[in-house]
Amino acid sequence: MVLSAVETIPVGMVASYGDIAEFVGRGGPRQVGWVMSRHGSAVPWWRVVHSDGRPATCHDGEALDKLHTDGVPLLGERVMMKRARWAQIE
DNA sequence: AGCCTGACAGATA
DNA sequence: GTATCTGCCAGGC
Repeated sequence: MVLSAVETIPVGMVASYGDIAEFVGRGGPRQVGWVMSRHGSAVPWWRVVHSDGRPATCHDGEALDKLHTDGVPLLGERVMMKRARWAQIE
């Protein structure tokens, strides 16, 4: 389940919508965002970012604060996906 | 069934 | 670096 995957993201790391979709194994980034729009309140949505490393569309400021609190390496307004990406690219 | 919308991603200019 | 187009899946009308 998408929500389960998001909850699985360890503190100090983030995952892109595409990563979640891949982890779930079905649907696509759109479905992930679709689910988040309805149940995002129940999961650490701030750990879910775009492929660029920018926080979720509506909560950029909040997300950055929470991200930094979690110990996620930030680079200005963006997350350093190179180091903070969950299921890091091998 | 078809069309529009949505917390997206990748390619191209 | 940014802006725009297309492809993706699911839901509502």
